[in-house]
Amino acid sequence: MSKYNPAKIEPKWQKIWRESGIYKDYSRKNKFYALDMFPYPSGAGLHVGHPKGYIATDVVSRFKMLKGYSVLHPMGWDAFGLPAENYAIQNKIHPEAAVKENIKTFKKQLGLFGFTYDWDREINTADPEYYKWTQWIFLKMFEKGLAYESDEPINWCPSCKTGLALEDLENGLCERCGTQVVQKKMRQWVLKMTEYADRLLEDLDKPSFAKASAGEEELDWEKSIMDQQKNWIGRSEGATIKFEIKLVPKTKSSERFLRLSLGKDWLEVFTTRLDTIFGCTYCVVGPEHPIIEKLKDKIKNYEEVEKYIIKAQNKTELERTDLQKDKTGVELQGVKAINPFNNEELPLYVADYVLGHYGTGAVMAVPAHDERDFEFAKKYKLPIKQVIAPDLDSYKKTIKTLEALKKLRQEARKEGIEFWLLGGLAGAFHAGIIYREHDDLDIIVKDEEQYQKIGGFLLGLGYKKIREKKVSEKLTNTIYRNDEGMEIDIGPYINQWDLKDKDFETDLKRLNESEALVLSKIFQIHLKEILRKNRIEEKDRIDLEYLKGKVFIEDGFLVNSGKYSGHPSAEAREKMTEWLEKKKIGGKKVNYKMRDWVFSRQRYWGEPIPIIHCEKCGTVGVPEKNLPVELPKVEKYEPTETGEGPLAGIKKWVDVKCPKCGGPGKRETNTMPQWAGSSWYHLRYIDPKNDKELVGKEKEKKWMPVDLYVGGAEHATRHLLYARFWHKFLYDIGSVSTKEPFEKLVHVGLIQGEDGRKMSKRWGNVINPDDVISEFGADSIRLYEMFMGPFTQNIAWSTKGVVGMRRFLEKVYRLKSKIQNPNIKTNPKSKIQNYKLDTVLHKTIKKVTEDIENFRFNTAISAMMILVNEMEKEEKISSTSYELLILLLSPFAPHIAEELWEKLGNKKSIFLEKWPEYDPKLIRDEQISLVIQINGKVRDQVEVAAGVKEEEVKKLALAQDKIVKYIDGKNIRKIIFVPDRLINFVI
RNA sequence: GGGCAUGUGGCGGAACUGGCAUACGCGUACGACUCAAAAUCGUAUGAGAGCAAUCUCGUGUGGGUUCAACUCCCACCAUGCCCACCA
Repeated sequence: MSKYNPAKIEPKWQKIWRESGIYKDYSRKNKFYALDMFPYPSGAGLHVGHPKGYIATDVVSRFKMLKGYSVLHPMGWDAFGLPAENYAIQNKIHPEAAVKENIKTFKKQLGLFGFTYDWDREINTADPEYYKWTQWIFLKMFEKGLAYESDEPINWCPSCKTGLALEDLENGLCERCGTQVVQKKMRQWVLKMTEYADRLLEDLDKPSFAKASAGEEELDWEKSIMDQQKNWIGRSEGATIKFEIKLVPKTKSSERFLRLSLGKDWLEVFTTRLDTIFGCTYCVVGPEHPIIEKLKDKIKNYEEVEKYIIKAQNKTELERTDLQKDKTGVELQGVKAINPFNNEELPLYVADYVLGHYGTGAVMAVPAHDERDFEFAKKYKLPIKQVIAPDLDSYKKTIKTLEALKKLRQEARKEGIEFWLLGGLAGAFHAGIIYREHDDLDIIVKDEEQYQKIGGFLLGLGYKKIREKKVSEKLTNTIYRNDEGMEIDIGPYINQWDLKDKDFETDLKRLNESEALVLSKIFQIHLKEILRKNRIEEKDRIDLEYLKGKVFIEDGFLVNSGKYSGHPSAEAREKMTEWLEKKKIGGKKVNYKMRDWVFSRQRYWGEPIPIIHCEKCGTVGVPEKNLPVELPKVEKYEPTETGEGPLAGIKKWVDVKCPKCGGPGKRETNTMPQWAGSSWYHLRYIDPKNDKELVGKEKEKKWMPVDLYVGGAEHATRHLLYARFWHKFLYDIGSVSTKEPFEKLVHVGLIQGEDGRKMSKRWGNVINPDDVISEFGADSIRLYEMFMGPFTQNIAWSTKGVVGMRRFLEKVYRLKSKIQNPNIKTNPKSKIQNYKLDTVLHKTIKKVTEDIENFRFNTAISAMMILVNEMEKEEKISSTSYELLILLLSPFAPHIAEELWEKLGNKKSIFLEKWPEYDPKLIRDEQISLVIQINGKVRDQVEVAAGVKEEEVKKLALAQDKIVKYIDGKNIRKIIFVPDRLINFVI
């Protein structure tokens, strides 16, 4: 018999498949659309990591085909964009030529894997036939007011010489070249993605993916990717408040303040914590805020302010954010903001820790309950006023450690230290909880006399006496001093319910919980100290810091907040918002971190934006019939210094007639970003040659949504958000029938180099798939990449692992010689020749089927290996069994499967077969080995028939010598019997 | 700082809903075949103790629940990814 020779059989079958087009049966009833994230055809070619996702979709595609589906499995090229262009510039070839060349390489490489791609549907985003529709979508957005021009400062990469979207940055550096990005004010096109923010968010969770009419289904996306998107969209609900701006008169008068209303001058701020408004002690605007310019004449120290603003603007993104440096700012002297809730006059600052583009670009600062404000206030000696007291919920964490406290108490006793956990004076509530649960542990303090035991409490903690108790003025913290003179600050909130408060009972009723919780926190910390024999370790110092400096930023109960005092935060926010709305000085407001999509690039290699600027008519869309606006062929395509795209230099191309008035017009010379073409490509595959519509309605209805989308997790916040945005827009204008494009999304884990590092030229650890295929064959690499581990996990490459797969395939190949009678097929139902082997076989069918459906390819393959190992032990195997094995293997290793299938005498392709079903009767074992445990430990096992009764097993077990040895003379307290699994004797 | 993952032999990893931890593959050792090597096949392979039967320990650490925990609960540690002054 011939030897397994992949070098021969793989090209053979690839050719046959290509020519017969067996994958292109699109007439079946059920459809399955499997989509890969298409590659940029970069100059480097593929490394073994790239095809991992493609292999997975291919396995699933072939599986679905065998299951009787029509499968759409296309491939194409994301050819526009910076990487391709930079590559072209470096290699001094025209991007178009470079891309063409690279596509050829890529296509050849992909061809070696034997994928089921329908190359008739190949698309290329840089093809005018394709980008005609990218431009068309842009025009539609322009018509709907979703594409607009803006002059805001944007991120500019001085090296790539183009503007970038926020998403294209990595820590303030250009993602492509690592250059420091600067802020540059320039005209650009922006897509109003924020208009879709809520829908992009909601449709992740809500079952609104579905076709508008059909039954609803949920998005089957990985949680981590959904979380990343949610995080990126960053929705927060809050309120805006208008602070009136007043002047401080230049001359001091006997009146403390002469308020001069400026009439219309308001400062609007956004906050999610309106409940802390009474703690607002100053306001801050970002350096970009227009109010500064407006108040120019009124600000006494304008020069200083201006200097600060210029300095802030010159700071790079990195300096402004990356360094955990001191906060800086300058007071706008001469003006004050008035807190509408209590009419307090507050100083107004400009500081670059406030972002110009988020919310209203201005904030109310509450240093007692916001870390940033706290830091700033400390530095500029601004008052810090506490208005929130912690409530039970925010200290749930502390409560949960009570078990640990109990334990610690035991430990402490060993050290000869006795202590109690006491609820504080007002803490009876909380202590009550503890008391009820641990009545041996705690004492509830009920009255003032017992409060003295608070001393006892601290005493118990190793602090014999409270020597001093002082109240610091600023923070209104309570500070205790221990024997060693060490100050222990128990937080700014505790003294609100200090003993000296007259209305003890009221406090108790209203706010009791908080203090005790704080105390128990202290208690816990100090305990740790005792246990370390009064030596405070570094770790605990941090905990002490918590009580000293950490700002309480969580929700709680309001204090010092006028009539709102005593309300929980959430309730207070509602009431306060209502009040604002009534007074018409603010109200509910939702904000997003996500910004509109900066959509223009000052580069050559992208889709021209189909807009004409006319002096008379303004910006005019290119009429649909004139699409595509083709990218002119040019000699020079390098970016310019001016901030204008290279297209601006081509006068012949730029000068056109205005389609509206016929007068002179100029073309828009910016191009679209890399992500434009990929935002809708999933639709074009469905109908790639249609020159009337971007996708035909019938075909779209037939194929959408994409049933399976596989690609890298790095696209979680860009491509996947953009594509969803465009898809929703297309849904709104009636071009598509589904609200969401991708029903199931799986992210592929990286394949790292053999050294565990990212595969890259830089480390010299790149493995080329061509080499691996020529050495071991495509089926081996396919199998290996699916077998390495869980699909979504990053795993290092191992060529040794491929060797194992090759061995496995050779075993399968050799197994053929064991076939009893290769020419006569046996009916699996009538001729069960080997019950045990058939059991394994049917278990394998079950497992492989389920595992493919759940992307657990690694265990599917290991199940097949087990089956093969079993078959090897047999003298002879039936041809039926062997055929079933080949069928199971076929999605993973299609070439060898097809070859063996043919060798078995089959005339038609294996992929026209039916996927096997398992026989539920056969997957049950006849004999099982049942485990006998004594006190949960395995001591013996017995072979029994499946389904035996407890009584029988018990009898049998007690007859075993080993078991007798253990049980002899002891009382059997309990017997646990798990059918077909184990019996456990508790003695 | 926030969010999300992950932690099991020498390595990649398996274990369904709590029920024999380490399947499957790699590596290693020994053996068979061979003049020899490769390939292939067989046996062994978590750690420790013992001549042995066998026993003890063992899924990042410390606790807990349970007849029984990789799996559930609490606390902690470590690593990775993403986001990061978003008020």
